This record gives sequence, C-alpha cells and structure tokens, in this order.
Amino acid sequence: MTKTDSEINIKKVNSGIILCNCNDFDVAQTLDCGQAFRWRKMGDGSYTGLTGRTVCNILQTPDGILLRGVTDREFEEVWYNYFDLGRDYAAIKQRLSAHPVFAKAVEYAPGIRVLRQDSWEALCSFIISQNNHLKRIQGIVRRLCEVFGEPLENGEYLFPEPEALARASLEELAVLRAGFRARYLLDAARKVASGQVRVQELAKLPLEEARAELMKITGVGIKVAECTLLYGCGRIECFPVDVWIGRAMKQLFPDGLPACASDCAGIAQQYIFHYVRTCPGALGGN
DNA sequence: AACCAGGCGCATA
DNA sequence: TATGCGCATGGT
Repeated sequence: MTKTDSEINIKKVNSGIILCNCNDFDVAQTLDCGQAFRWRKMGDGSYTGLTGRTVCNILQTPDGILLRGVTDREFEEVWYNYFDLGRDYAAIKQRLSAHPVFAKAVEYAPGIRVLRQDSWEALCSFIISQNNHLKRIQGIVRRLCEVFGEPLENGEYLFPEPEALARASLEELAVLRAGFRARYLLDAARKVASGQVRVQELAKLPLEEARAELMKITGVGIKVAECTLLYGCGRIECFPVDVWIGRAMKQLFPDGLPACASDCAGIAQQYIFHYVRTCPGALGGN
C-alpha cells in the first residue's frame, strides 16, 4: 500500500480506506473553511465531493478518517495529493505558533489543511467569490456544474470544461444568477480555452508571471489571482488579502506578516481567515 | 427592510 | 498612487 511520510497510517477496509493517526486533518474544518465550494454535507456528517472525475465520500470517525468508495489506486493518484497528505502540517503549525496570534488561530482549528484543487475550478470559484457570500457562491458553483458540466451516472456533475463554457453566450449564463460575474466567467473560459491564458503553466511559472497570466482575464485582480495560485496551483507562498485578512492584518499584525509565516503564508492565511471569520471576539473584542 | 458580501474596473485628482 | 463608486443578486 501507499508509503506516506510522517505517521499517517493507511488501512484498507471493505467500504474504502481509513486514514489513522492523521492528527492534523479535521474533515469539517478543512471542507467548511471557505476554500472549496462543492462538498456536500450528508445526513451522517460525512461529505461527498469530487475532483476531476473522481468521487469520494469522507467521514471523520473515532478510528480515523474514512474515505468511502475509494480504491487504493484513486487514493494514491488523486486523494493523497488533493488533501495535501504529503505535507507535514504538525511542523508548520509548530513553526507558526512562535507568534501568539498564529498560536491562537491554530489552536482554534488545528485540523485545517489547504486543499490542492484543480486550477481551472479554483479560478472560476474565486471569480464567483468576489463581493459575495459563501452560501451564494456554493449555489452558483453548483448550478455552473449542473448546467455546463458532464453528468455522471451517480448523479454527480463534473466541473465544466473551459471549452463548454466558452461556447455559451452571456444570455445562457443568466441561469447561474451570477450577476456581474457572468461576463468575468465567460472571459476566463474563452481565454483559457483559446490558450491565451495557460492554466497548466501556472504551477511552475515564476510567481510574477503567473499572476500576470491570470490578470489578463477581466474580473481577475490580485486577490482572485492569489486565491487561484494558492488553492489551485499549490503555491502556498501566495497570500490572498480579502476584507477579513485586511482587518486581521490591521488589528493583529500591524507590523506586517510575521517572519515565521514567510514560506507558508497561504497556509497561515487560511488559519487566520477561518479564525477571524468564525471565532467570536477574534477581532475587535480585545 | 436596509445593509453588505473571500473584488474589480473605471473615473477622477 | 490613491480614493470612491457602481455593479447583480440575495443572505442575514
């Protein structure tokens, strides 16, 4: 079976795969912290979602994290990477905790991991996220998949290919109810489909070039570009600044981002984002 | 029932 | 370089 570093232990069972000793991964914290918009919470507390054409159902249990309906091969080729299981989050959290604010944020939600999502999906998701609510972002992304994505036999939909979206007209995008973001999505689809914006290169391009490549798209500014690079290209040094992080910087880090976060700024950002957004009193109070 | 949301583009100085 | 405004839609 798969060799993983750190102490994560993988057990194979009938229903799928169990991750044991996975102390730095909380399913709800990771999937509900505003980085991915397509995971559905089921009645039993599990989450169902997909990346590419691979589906899984994931449940936190006392014995470990159960990935239902996942084969060895899918785990090795897809989910190990998607959940960033090769990265030592214990070491990152320890390093960040040198600063008291990070220490609090990490203690508040120690099970957050930064997912390695598909680049094109991350780009669209964060175009949609601008000046918007989490709840509504989820609805628009779901309709985007249902209207333009390929349906699977099990009722799931793939995230639409750029070509499929590029063929559509602005009028056809109206069903998404994405508002002024519809034309941004269309411009992204057309530039990606035509090769004018090379999403596959974003992971390896020098950071400045990668940003510039993304900002060729109307409706992609510095914040959406940083989100795409962080969540969709594995660029953990990227640091998206939205209204929440802006407030956090002003109040909690008036002297700038602490040095202990310099090589994993994006991961630090995710702990802080979730902390200030959902923990009462994290901002303003003290 | 206002107010505002994981921003951006454009106008103005 | 720095503000300020409108933008579509709908959640709180």
